[in-house]
Amino acid sequence: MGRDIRYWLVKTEPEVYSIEDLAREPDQTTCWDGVRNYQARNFLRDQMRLQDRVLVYHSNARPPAVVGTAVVVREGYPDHTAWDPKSAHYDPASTPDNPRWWMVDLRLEQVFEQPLPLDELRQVPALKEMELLRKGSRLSVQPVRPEEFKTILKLASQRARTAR
DNA sequence: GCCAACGTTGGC
DNA sequence: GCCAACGTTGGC
Repeated sequence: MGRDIRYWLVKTEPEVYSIEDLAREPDQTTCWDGVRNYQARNFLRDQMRLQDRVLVYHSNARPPAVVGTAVVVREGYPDHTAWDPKSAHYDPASTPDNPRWWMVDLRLEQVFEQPLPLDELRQVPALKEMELLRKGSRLSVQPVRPEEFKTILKLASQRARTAR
């Protein structure tokens, strides 16, 4: 018997790497590199499992918004960009023998027809407890409750229908 | 561009 | 181990 699927949210700055960039990748799959926060690292390394589902969020965007979903297709492995002096995420403290930073591979599931902006999510009572909406929340990889994930998907499909 | 909130670093 | 200084995140 397999473990229950878990749900997550990952942030990305669309000017750096957007969900449209993900859609253009071979197999619409990418390694989610560059996470340099220990709490987020621990989620990537210890808790994300194959088939877990992920909300993709555009931060530092206008407007900031949840823009689609992805699925975990490879579990945690060392983030080799930490070993590359030319990488923006280079960290000399991380070595192949003793890696400090980890990543997973994500494959695009769907790009929402209509993004769900942050300020609208704040209006949804069912999402009140979401980590994303907490004041001062900065975690770039964070757990999402199953009900929250379902609520977001429902909002996205409702919005798509309304827009047509 | 501002700045509040947060995480990390390093002197002590 | 404390905590001030500093750097980063990310909404606005």
